[in-house]
Amino acid sequence: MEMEESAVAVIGDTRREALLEAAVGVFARYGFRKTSMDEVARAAGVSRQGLYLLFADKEELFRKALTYKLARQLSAVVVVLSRTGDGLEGRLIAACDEWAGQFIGTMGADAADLMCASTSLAGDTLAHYEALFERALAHAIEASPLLNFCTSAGVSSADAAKALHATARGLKHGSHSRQEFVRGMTAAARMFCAPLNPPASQKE
Amino acid sequence: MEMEESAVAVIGDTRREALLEAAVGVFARYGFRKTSMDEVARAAGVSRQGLYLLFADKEELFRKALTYKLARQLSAVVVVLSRTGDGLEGRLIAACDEWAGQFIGTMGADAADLMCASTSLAGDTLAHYEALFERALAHAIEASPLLNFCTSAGVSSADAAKALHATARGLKHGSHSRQEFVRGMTAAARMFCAPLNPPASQKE
DNA sequence: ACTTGACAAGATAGGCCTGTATTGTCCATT
DNA sequence: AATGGACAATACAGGCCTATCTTGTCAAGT
Repeated sequence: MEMEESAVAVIGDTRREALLEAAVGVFARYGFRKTSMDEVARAAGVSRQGLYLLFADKEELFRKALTYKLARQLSAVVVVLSRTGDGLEGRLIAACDEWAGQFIGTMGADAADLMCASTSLAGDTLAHYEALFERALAHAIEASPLLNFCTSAGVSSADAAKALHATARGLKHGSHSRQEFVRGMTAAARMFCAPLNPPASQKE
Repeated sequence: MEMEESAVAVIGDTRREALLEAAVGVFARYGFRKTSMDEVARAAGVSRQGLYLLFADKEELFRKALTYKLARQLSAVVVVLSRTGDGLEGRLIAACDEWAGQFIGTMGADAADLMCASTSLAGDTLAHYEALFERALAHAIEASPLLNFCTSAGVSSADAAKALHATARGLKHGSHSRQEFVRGMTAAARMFCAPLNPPASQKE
């Protein structure tokens, strides 16, 4: 419903961040229901009550942890996309890897529980950050020569970003290892950015 | 494990096909467990024993129905891809729509049950047909001028097909309607096929 | 500021039983 | 060839109870 988190509340307090980091790890491993506050506390090296001092209840902890993780991922995406040295292709690959490549081989049977909890407890936040991710991709495309080829093909930068995002999601669900994911993403990005690369004379 | 189904066993007997068609519909609606043989029989206008006359048990019926559906989808894909009039872009979009667009708005809470049953009861068949789908895409790419741009970009036709497949899967899971799916797929295909379209002078 | 120990309320997993629904198979019938 | 009726075996949903785990909140201690 509400999106009262300001960026300063998400990043800035190192203690809070350590707790959230630990929570992210435990939640990612065991899902939402099978994760106990005690487990998170032990993983963070904190007493169980130390958690309740900062977070009202388990649901809020989960929401804050998810938001924190999304913020960090988005931040990494933005950093990667703004690397001036690299070409667009490599930056798009790295961005999608930062966004979707993290927990590929690690998720077990609790993946469904995680997704369900994420959408039901913070569905709007998730959608918000996914939109921001696509906007970051679109922004990188707009700042590159690829934009001309997109628009001349009748594809807005937002549509191109959405397509890349879909590819990353499909590869995430179809790959068994992160390497496989990166390989597939590399092929997709090469196809997307083909107009940019040297026209490469017909016969090498 | 085994893949004893010959193509003639999958397609050719109209009565069998009618039963499988009905079974596909019911399974797609209610999943595997919540579907009863009686329901399938009624949907097919056949007695329950009529089913057991052709299929040993529920699991075999499901496996045969899934295989039948996959075979029909693949057949439609091949037909669409071989339409000589249309350009590659439109054919790729139509092919992915035939493959992944069918049951997009229709699946409810039993989707997980369906996927689980499909992979545990006929995982190898599923993988086999997915590979065939990708080969069909790759074949269409190889027979088009796009191949030159692919190979000059260091992407094999198989990799390009895999990327398209991933995009289709990602869009399938992210779209709420078939229209949305087709829109996303269109943007992706346009990006993939951009090198083919008229170079479109830089300014207009 | 954070921890420890303790607490009631509530959630959860498991066992057990029960009635119903489903499966797979028979046979007589058309 | 396919149907209908009937069948034992069994899978399944529901309720109920119990033991255990977890939650959220204390007060007291450092």
